[in-house]
Amino acid sequence: MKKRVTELTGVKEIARRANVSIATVDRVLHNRKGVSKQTKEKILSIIEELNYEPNLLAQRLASRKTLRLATLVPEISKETSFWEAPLKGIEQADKEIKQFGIIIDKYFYDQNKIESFVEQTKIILESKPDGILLAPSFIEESVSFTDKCRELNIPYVLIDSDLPNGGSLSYIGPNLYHSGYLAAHLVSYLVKNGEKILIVNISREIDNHHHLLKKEEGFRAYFNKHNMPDSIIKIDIRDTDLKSIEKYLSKIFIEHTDIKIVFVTNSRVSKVAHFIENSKKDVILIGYDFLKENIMYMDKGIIDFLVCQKPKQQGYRGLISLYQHLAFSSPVEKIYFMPIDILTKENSAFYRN
Amino acid sequence: MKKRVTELTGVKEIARRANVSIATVDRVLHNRKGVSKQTKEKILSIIEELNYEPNLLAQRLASRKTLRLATLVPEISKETSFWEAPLKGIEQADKEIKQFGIIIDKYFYDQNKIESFVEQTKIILESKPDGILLAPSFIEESVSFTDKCRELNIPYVLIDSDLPNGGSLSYIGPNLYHSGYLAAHLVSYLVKNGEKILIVNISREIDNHHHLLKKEEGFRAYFNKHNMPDSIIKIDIRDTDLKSIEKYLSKIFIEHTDIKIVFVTNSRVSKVAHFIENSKKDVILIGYDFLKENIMYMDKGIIDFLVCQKPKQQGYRGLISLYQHLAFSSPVEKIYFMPIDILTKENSAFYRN
DNA sequence: TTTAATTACGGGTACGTTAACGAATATATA
DNA sequence: TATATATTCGTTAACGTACCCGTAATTAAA
Repeated sequence: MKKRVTELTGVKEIARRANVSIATVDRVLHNRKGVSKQTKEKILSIIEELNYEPNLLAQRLASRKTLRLATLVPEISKETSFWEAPLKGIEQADKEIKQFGIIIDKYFYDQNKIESFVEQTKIILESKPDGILLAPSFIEESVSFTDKCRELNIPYVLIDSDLPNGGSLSYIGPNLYHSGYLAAHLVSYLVKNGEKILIVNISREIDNHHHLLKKEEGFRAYFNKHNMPDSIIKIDIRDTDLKSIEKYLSKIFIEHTDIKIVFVTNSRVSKVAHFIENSKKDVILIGYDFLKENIMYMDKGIIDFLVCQKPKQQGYRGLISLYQHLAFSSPVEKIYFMPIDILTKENSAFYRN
Repeated sequence: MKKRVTELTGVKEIARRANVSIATVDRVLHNRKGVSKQTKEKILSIIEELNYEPNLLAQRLASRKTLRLATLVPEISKETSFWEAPLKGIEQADKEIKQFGIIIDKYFYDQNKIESFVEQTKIILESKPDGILLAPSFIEESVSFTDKCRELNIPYVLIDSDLPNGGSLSYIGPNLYHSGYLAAHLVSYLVKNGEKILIVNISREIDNHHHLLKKEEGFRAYFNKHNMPDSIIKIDIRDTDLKSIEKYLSKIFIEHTDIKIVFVTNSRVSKVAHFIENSKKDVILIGYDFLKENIMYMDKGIIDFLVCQKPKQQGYRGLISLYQHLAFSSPVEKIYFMPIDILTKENSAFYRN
């Protein structure tokens, strides 16, 4: 530990060199009006010369501003624990930046009720936040919500899934197509000639089906590109209860006896695993997401691979990006695709979500 | 943006409630002497009651202390670009925390010259830093260095490889055994009956051979545990030039014509890839690390899988841990194993090192 | 009892920045 | 020319914490 030498590059030094007061320096730093062209240029050149960087600590400390950010993500349901992870990321970010004068208001909606989503967006808009983090499950409603945000000049960051209307400060989430493509690549190592591949889409009517389709598209694209024997079967299941799923699955396994690989396009893979385990099928099972129930089946050896895209990070990074944009107007990557992680029984214990 | 409401939980408020000055509050906060037992307890109970958390911004700003951290890692050689990544992580951390009054001095050693390592450690000790980040390639020398650090009460963090003497503030790096175990798990999906697996260790006499052995041990353990047909061949190559490597490889491929899987236990896998490409062997190649040359061979389809453990993160996290420990005495995970990432042609573009 | 030493505490300035307020100067309007 | 209105700038008090320095009160030593 050493005594710190007095900073020779702060506003004070700039003011001294320019023969003005620090208030004037402050004005040009935030290019507010009230400074003559001459002195402004003089000060700018000195700033350049010293290549001055403001002290972020002092900046936040002195700023009497409070930033209020709102987050809107699905509530955690019995249906799926997926949204636990992004929420944890949000909470971590909250903890880290709250002492910087940031207040984070968390809003949730029910993925089964569009009205709940719309309702929450209204409440959020009324609260006039400075920035918004949004997981847009319902596309149409999200588009009109974000359109309003842009009108009101409220920056927003999307996570988990993107929107067609553009204009977000950033999208942080998966590249769905490529994650399907990667899964296919994995499968290509595992499938032998004559064996069949089953794609399983499980989603409710209300779900964002587009998600699954994109993954399937990527998956199929790989096999098309590599002229692999087209032995892909697909099943769409629009019920999410275990019974229905098992009914459909046993039916298709009777129709096709040579299925060796099963690719489930979302995190409901554990339900398929349940079926596979009970029916003692010898297949390779690939699915999505680092959920407790999925990991359990992976440890048992029923699920072979999980593809995962750091959902916790998505929440965390989303908020941090908003904060940095608003507080320091630092540049933000317009599209930040999460890495496509491959989990197996042997590396899942080391995974950081 | 809203005006911030005046903080009602700072030292000032505590002082007001306790009927003392903030200086006294400050004394008990840092439990310095000069406070009577009575007032100390009174203040402590108020701190408890308000569950006061110091404002880190103000704390760093007001502190006239400068923390000096030293980093000692291998210099970037033509031999391998591996150490580029940790260095980048170090530089990123530097950028982020230098405005918090942290000065980072970077030292480098030549992996071919033990003396250079020893020399640098001496220079570092003379500079009396407040903390050290170390990549301990030479075990014996590192042990005696870190022993001295402990004597001098200088906390140190190890990255990339651990030391037997313990006492580090934290180890941040791979679990070598498990990364080998994972690789074997992958291989188990890919190998067919009767096919041979070749383990390739390439390292110089001076290198930390222990690294490779640990991975090999994990790799073999998997096959032992799963009673897989023992068809593992192994070759140790103690020269790192392309010519020697190719000589040894072609010899072993002549001896064993049924090698279908090659597992290279470190980042020199690109040299093996070069051989495989030229000799047009049809094998699955697995190796380590996200290096340019490796990625190139992966894109070409010569290397099938790379195992990687976020070397950049290691440098970054190492410094951040040191900083947080020293500045805020926040708790640090004693062992932080990096995730074991699996890279293929199809997800490497999205990888964050 | 006087003096010295020790203990307990408060005042006040500094860290680098923000921004409210008001003063001074320049320019426009009558 | 007198007055109003912009324009340009400086003074100053915060933000929450650290810590130097001085002083009053208490205790110990003479």
